[in-house]
Amino acid sequence: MARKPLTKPRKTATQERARVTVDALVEATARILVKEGFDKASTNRIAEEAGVSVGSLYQYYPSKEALVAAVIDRHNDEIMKVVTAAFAEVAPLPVDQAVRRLVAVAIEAHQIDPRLHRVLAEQIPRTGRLADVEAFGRQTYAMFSAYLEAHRDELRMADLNMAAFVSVTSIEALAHTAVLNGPQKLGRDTVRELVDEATRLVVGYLL
Amino acid sequence: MARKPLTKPRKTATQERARVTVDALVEATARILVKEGFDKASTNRIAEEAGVSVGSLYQYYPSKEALVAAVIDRHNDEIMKVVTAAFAEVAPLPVDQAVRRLVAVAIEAHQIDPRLHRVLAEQIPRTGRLADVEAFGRQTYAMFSAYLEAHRDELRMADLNMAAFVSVTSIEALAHTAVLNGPQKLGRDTVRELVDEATRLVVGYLL
DNA sequence: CTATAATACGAGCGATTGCTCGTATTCTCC
DNA sequence: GGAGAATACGAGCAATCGCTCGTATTATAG
Repeated sequence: MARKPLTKPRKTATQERARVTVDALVEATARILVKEGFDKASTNRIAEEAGVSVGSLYQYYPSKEALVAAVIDRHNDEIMKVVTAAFAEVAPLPVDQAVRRLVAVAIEAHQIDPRLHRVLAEQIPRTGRLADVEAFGRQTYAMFSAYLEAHRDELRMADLNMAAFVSVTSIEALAHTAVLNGPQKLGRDTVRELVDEATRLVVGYLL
Repeated sequence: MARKPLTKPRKTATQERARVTVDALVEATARILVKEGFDKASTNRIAEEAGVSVGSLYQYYPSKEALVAAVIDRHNDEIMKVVTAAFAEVAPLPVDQAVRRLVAVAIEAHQIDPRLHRVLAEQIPRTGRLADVEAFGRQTYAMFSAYLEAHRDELRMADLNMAAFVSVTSIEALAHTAVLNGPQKLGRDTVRELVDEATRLVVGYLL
């Protein structure tokens, strides 16, 4: 047998304590990203925050980038769960009701962990995970496109792809900007007004 | 006389060759940001690319951040010039024509230097110049708000601030996404179609 | 209990970073 | 031409970074 004396290291954990370590690392990374920013998130700092040694960190994540990617994936999954559920729920509804619900969900989704979302939105590109985020966008776009296809008879326009692009981009931008750059606390009233306006914007465009 | 024997260093240049150096630095920074990314833009690398020594760099810019800020300011000025001119030109026009022109200008503005714009949009937050960008957004928002105010009689809505927020955010997002994440080359036809759709979206909302 | 695998540890290496400072060159003005 | 100011230079320092690897500890299996 040639070689394999050591190393096969960076892989999945089998014991329970290992899983605890892995979790602590991801959580510590998210915490540091939010509280101290991307630049401060060094591997040494993350390991310290997680109460773990650097060595252990590198047993499970081959690079700092992988760790950040894990945080991103986790956050994306959380959001996609909400969004996917919303599309399922909305499938049988007419356009005006569906859009209203989707707008509300978009805002909710952005409120899941706004500060983390902001850091990720800002820093994701440089981690090389840009593809993931574009995939995320495309997925939303695809679901919306499918919804429009199914409700084509309600619409007056020909180019459904264009319609989906315009709608998704606008809704996403409004939710994003309102939650991240708007007033610190979005009161119930403001949210309601925003949902009204965004719905009017998109429904008026589609019908 | 107590002290001021040396140093007062990081400041404006008086001689011509100094101005050349300063320009070379800013241009080199922009070039590296575009071609190699933010991480590769070290002070040593920038100085090298500019054909200048690190020492000279630090005579004019107190930090790497200041240098990036200079690039950002330059780019912002370029865009604001176009946008401001557009608002002036559009002031007397009715809403539908005005919006169409503004949408077209938004796309044009994003096409000024798309790759630099992308890098800056991605990296700006971490440079601490976030405030500048928000100010930029606010300026556009303010101009649009003023336009709506002046054409209030054409509109049917009460909350002009909300209307401006929704309009500006949508237009900006559509232009941004289309130029930066869309097909590599936006053909004339695609641009025209996009302008049509975005105009319809916003005009339908405002009127 | 013992052997082995899995996990955890952390000092520290090599590379790179932002930046300083003593020195050399060039310009300006008399 | 010469003195002093402005500009340019670049070796190199202190700090930090991502990451490795030899060792210590803990769990699992026979």
